[in-house]
Amino acid sequence: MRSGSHFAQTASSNPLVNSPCEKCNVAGMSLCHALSCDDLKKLSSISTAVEVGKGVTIINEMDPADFLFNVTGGSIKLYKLLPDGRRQMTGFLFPGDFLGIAMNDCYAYSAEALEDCKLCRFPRAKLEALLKEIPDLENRLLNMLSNELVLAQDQMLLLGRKTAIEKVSSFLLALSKRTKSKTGTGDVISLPMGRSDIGDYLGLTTETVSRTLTNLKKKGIISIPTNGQLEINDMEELTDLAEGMD
Amino acid sequence: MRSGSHFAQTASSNPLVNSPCEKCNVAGMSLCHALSCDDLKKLSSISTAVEVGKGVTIINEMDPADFLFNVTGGSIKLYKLLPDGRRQMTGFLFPGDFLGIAMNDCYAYSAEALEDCKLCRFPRAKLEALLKEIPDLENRLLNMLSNELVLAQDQMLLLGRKTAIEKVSSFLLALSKRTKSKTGTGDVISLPMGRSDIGDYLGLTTETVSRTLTNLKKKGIISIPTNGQLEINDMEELTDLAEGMD
DNA sequence: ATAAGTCTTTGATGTAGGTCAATATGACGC
DNA sequence: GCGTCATATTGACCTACATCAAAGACTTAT
Repeated sequence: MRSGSHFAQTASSNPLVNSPCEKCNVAGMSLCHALSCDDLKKLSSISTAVEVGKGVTIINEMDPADFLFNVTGGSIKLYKLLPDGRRQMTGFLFPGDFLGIAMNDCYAYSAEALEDCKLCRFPRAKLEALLKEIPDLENRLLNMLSNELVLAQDQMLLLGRKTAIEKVSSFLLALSKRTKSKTGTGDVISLPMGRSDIGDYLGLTTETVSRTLTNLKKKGIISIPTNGQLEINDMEELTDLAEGMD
Repeated sequence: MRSGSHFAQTASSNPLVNSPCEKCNVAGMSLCHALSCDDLKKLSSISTAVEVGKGVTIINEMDPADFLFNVTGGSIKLYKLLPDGRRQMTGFLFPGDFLGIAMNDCYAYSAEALEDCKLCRFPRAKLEALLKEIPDLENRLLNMLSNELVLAQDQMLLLGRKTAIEKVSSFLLALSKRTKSKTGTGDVISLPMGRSDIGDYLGLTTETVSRTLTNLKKKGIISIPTNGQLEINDMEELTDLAEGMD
């Protein structure tokens, strides 16, 4: 058991907090975006705030998909496994992101907390009932899914056709863009995941990720002041590298 | 200009046919699935039946996404390009599939007809208006998107972590499964796309796809009676190969 | 502070699949 | 049927990245 965890139980068994949506720090950037006060109350009534510690598995691929989640704090990695243990990260989640899409009522991937996390949990059946009641909510979900699908297709292009340096550059840029859209600046980004997580996201090995980052450092394009944090010094060059324009 | 094309114009400029949804051959497996007669009429009223010839580009990545489509006949390839021409197929569409998801009002990929195709075309603005009117329709779209997202994640696992033989086996199995769900049997599948299309879908080269297929033929797992058609002789073995259980 | 464990970096070597090039096969028009 | 063109196959060779192995650098516990 990891000692760094402040919270020990799994997400579905131990809701430590049960705060209403009104206080939510991600309202307006998330599922609840642009809901009327009334609708927000309805959503609030079926949701439970949950906290999970770093390293805790939040959902397991193939388990019945009884809950959906909205991330309100921390960061999460999503992944799928092959029988022999090979792993593919399908995404990283940050506050505002949605978790829990399923097929045949089972989760399509596993999710693990990269840091201590806060989540807003919805029973699937209740959320689905609410979708029929609140068209705005359904519409919002539709838009989020459609965006995710576009990103998934970008990732296919990356995985299938980009070189190691293009992959790493694209990854850093995507994180930067995300950070910028929230904080206004995307020059310094946080890297809560390890090298091997990044490798499994980009279809590379830990070693190749590390070598590629050193390479970018040597060229002066990035610096890594502390592990877990990265600074982009030459955004233009990184952008060119990401698209193979070199 | 290709001589094999029966239809010369692009999809958005030349609706040759304008038949109502009532006659549609894919109703019940598509967007229009489970709509009431009344709702179907509304949907019908904003749709235009369109035919495009083999090789015609139906939509272009980055063009304004003015239309959405439902495939009613033929097959289509979807792809994204890098500046230097490297290509990643993001999917193949068959009757019943939906085409046209976008981000920032622009198409996220290009689409080209693999064979002469029939499509059902909806102006985006009108369809979006209709979504608000018909919750069932929105719900249906939500389910379709969510399924597509799950498939996209499977494809990430394939692209990032599978070997050539696992990729090709998985691809054939996926086509087989699709065929089976429609026709009842999945032992013989049609391959309307060329080797290089398959390669660009699997993150491989034409040559590697070809070598891998001959490999599978030599092992007796598949046969290729004519180009454009493929028979699976040992489904079990192919399934094991697809997941790396060998 | 120190020890133990984990994660990252760096180096040496191997290989799956890419690249380049030469046939072979099939589709279509005449 | 015959020539042309596009696509598929096969072979020889190469390279980007993986694998294997050995230091460093952090982290946390005592």
